[in-house]
Parts: sequence; C-alpha cells; structure tokens
Amino acid sequence: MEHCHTDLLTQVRSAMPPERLLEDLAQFYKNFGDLTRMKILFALFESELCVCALAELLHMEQSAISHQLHKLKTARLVCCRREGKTIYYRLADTHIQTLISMGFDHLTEEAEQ
Amino acid sequence: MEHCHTDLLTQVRSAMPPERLLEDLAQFYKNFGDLTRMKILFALFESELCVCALAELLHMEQSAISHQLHKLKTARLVCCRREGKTIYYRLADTHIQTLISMGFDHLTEEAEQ
DNA sequence: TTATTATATGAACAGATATTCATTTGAACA
DNA sequence: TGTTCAAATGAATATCTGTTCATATAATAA
Repeated sequence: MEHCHTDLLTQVRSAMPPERLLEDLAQFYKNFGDLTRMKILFALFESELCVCALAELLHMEQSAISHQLHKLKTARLVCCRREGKTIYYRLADTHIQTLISMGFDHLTEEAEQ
Repeated sequence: MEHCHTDLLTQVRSAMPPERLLEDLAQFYKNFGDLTRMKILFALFESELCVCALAELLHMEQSAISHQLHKLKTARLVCCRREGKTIYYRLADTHIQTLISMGFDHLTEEAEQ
C-alpha cells in the first residue's frame, strides 16, 4: 500500500454514517440472510401461524423454530399474541414485505441479463 | 405437536416461492449482514475506490478487503475496472443504495416508537 | 529479465451461528 | 392439585464465515 489517497479518503470518511448505525444495519440484514428465517417470513406473509404450524410447514423441530422466532422478534420483524396455550406469530408490519421483495426484484433482474 | 392445521398449511405451502428462490434470496441478503461489507458498500456510495484505499479507510488488511470484494462481486453488487496495477471498485447499480436505505429507514422508524 | 507494486487466492484458524437435545415455563383443564 | 400440551430456553455440537498469513498473479518500470 504505497500510493496515496488522502484527499479522497477524507471526503469518503466524512460521508460515512456513524459506526453504530452501520453495525445496526448489518445486524438488521442478518435476519434475512438465513433460509429458515426467510421461509418463516414468507409463510407469515400469507397468514399468522403458531410455532408448531411453522415447525410442521418447514419440517423442523419446534425448538429450532422458536429460536429463530426469538431472533425475528428481537429485530421487531415479527410479533405475537397468545391464545390459550398457543402463540400466534405474525409480521410486525407490512413494509417488511416490500423490503424483501426488493431483493427479489434484484435477483430476477440479474437473471434477465 | 398435537393440534392440526392441515388446511391452513396447505394454503400457506401453495403460496411459498420455490425453495431455490428462497435460498438465493437468503444468500443475497447475507451480503448486507456483515459490518465490513456494509462499510465497503457505503464507501462506494460516495466514490469508486481501489482495494488499498478501502483497506486504508477501514483499517484492515488488503487481503480481507479483497476477500469481501470477491463476495460482493459474485453477488453482482459491485463491479470493477483495471487501471494499470490498480483495480477500482464501484457499485454495480444504483438501486442497491435504495435497497439498503430501506433497512436504514426501518431502523430509524423503530427508534422513534 | 528482474524488481516493484496492487490485487487475488488458498489454507488455517478463530469466532459466530443454527440446530438438536433436554429441560423448563405457562396456560388450560381434569 | 396434578396432568397435558404449546412454546421457550440453556447447553452442547457442528457448520459456516471472516480474518490472517503466506504465496501467486498481473502490470509496470528499471
């Protein structure tokens, strides 16, 4: 690393968001970077579902689903309500769908090229 | 898992995108789920940059940056051009910025609540 | 050609993450 | 109260991922 880019780097550096925000952003996007969670989110696009329904849908252990729902809930991507022994999960808000479908579009656009 | 949700699950299952697409989507979002790559992308929002400039900016080894750029390039999020010994990286297209800023908005909205 | 500089790449390692298993919590009901 | 069922949780494990180190490639200049 010999050649110098002091001026350019100063400019770029000043335009960078605070470290903390970048961390939060990366942390936020991690939620979409796992197949199980992606499936859970797509399932919840369609209907609110209880934990064992999701487990049955994805052919996975109830515990695995619970752990992932916990992460999605912490990220405020899903929320839930209790009805007796059952707990129903749903999307926390609708524009999560919009966000995910943008990735969707990006992928399909590339396929067209 | 005793109680039954056959009908609901049939409906949800039919609405799920193909497995392959969900895998690609999760794989795509993984790119945003890492602090280093997030920083690289934000830096490239501002200007095209060579590998060693990015390394200097992020105070990281050239090799680490190269590995991450390789992933971003594979995902077609960035592209590059050679100029002598130097290789300049830039964003592959502009709507990546839009996509990331949606996550940005989601985070700040939540902070307001 | 040889030396130098920028970047890429493969292997090894460390840390993070997803799943499983075992157990616990919490609600409903006998 | 004790039993049952749905869900949550903690620990252990296996896999994945990011970084480093050493080295290779590629372009340029001496």
